[in-house]
Amino acid sequence: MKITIKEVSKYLNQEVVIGAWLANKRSSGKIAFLQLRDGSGFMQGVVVKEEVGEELFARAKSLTQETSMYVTGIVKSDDRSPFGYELQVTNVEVIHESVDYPITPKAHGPEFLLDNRHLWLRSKRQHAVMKIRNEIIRATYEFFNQEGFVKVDPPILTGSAPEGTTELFATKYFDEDAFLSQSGQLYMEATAMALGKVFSFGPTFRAEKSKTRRHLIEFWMIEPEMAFYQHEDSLQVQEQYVSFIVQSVLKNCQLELNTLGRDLTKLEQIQAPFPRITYDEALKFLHDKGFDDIKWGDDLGAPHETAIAESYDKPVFITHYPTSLKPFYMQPDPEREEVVLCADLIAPEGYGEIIGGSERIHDLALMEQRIAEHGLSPEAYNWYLELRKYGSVPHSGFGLGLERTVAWISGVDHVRETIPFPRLLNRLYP
RNA sequence: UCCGCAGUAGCUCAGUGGUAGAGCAUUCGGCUGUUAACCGAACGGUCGUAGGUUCGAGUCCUACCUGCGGAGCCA
Repeated sequence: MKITIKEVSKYLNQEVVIGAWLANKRSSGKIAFLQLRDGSGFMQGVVVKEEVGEELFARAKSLTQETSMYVTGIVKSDDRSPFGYELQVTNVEVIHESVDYPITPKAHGPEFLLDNRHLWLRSKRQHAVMKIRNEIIRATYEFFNQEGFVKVDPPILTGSAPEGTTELFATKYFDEDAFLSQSGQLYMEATAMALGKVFSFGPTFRAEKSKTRRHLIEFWMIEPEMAFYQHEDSLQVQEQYVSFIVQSVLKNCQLELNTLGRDLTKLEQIQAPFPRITYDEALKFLHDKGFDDIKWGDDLGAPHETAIAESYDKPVFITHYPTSLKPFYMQPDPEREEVVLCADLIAPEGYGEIIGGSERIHDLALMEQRIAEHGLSPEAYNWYLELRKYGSVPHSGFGLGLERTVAWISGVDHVRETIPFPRLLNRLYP
């Protein structure tokens, strides 16, 4: 019976065949331990000399790291295994012998590991992060589907830019200039007017010269947009959504979180509602903490965000930023024109901003004014302006950065480990 | 772009002006429950590149290249 490691509990004391790779091996004169992995999980195979005979025992001892094989054995329950089960090996059939596998069981540096990313993904830790990433994606679809959202896909090749053009990747669209999408938001606003509540999930490209643990050149973003939702309505969706994905990972990725050594008590606290502070309150807080250099109208830097986040156990919304710091499309606070109805959600434990969102301007005249103030071409935004011309309604939306969220929930310290093949400042390969 | 740190064996690192080292990986040997297994041996070097100082440079100086950490900007 050919099975996967994930299924072994159903085959206790039965003989099974597992297609696997050898992750590592330990042996003595009479017993050998094969650390097996098959993609679905990790499991130890035990080869006892007096049970399998000289020939097979010698063969098992000589297996090299990452050799692929069909392992036959009897599934045993064993308390000595962290996994709970072991395979009492009765036969090993090598499919392909691996020679000089570069990633050894000892320490490696980030440059070497990234050069070998195609192999690094096989490690237990990277496997766990990828499983958590998958669970966050799965839970995202579950959440938005149960909340009545429709998934729509904005284009990746675009002719116009929502924000400045300096961080856009330029390319050609036959004879025209084109750009890789840095946000699907404007298109999501259009689809929200057609479908009510929508969300997108897709790649995003930013040609920023950033090299911090929170930045990727190519990353994946989830962008919901909701017609008839005002600022506060949107904040509630955000906190419920983030709580939902954290609780889903806690429920469905216990083994992976343990592999990563994640502090589960920190994640268990992540339940809506989340604290909110305004930009003004944030400034007051920072001045009390001794950040004297920052004044009203300055943007919050990473150390500022971290200082604020450290005083909460949950993600915290920072709302009502000065209009001058934010993109042209954000709705001004009707009671205070100098600030906008926006919020950044800052993750705990120094992981930084994971969501940026706002209520959008729905008044045509104001939107035209803002486009002019920002020096943008009204022709390029003609279709966007028409959304305000034909039955405009209040609407809000936000964008969640997947890799930062995976990094936070997994507890890994760099987003380069949260995407299969990270695109970094100087890395386009593998 | 700016600030700081680093580059020595396939990998991770030590070596701070005087003979090029260790652990891991690989190969061989040993070991009955290992879990980054352990013990013994072998194999393994253009010390990032170029120039300079010095009797002598892995070590000091200059420039460049590459990477890492951070800032700005952002999710």
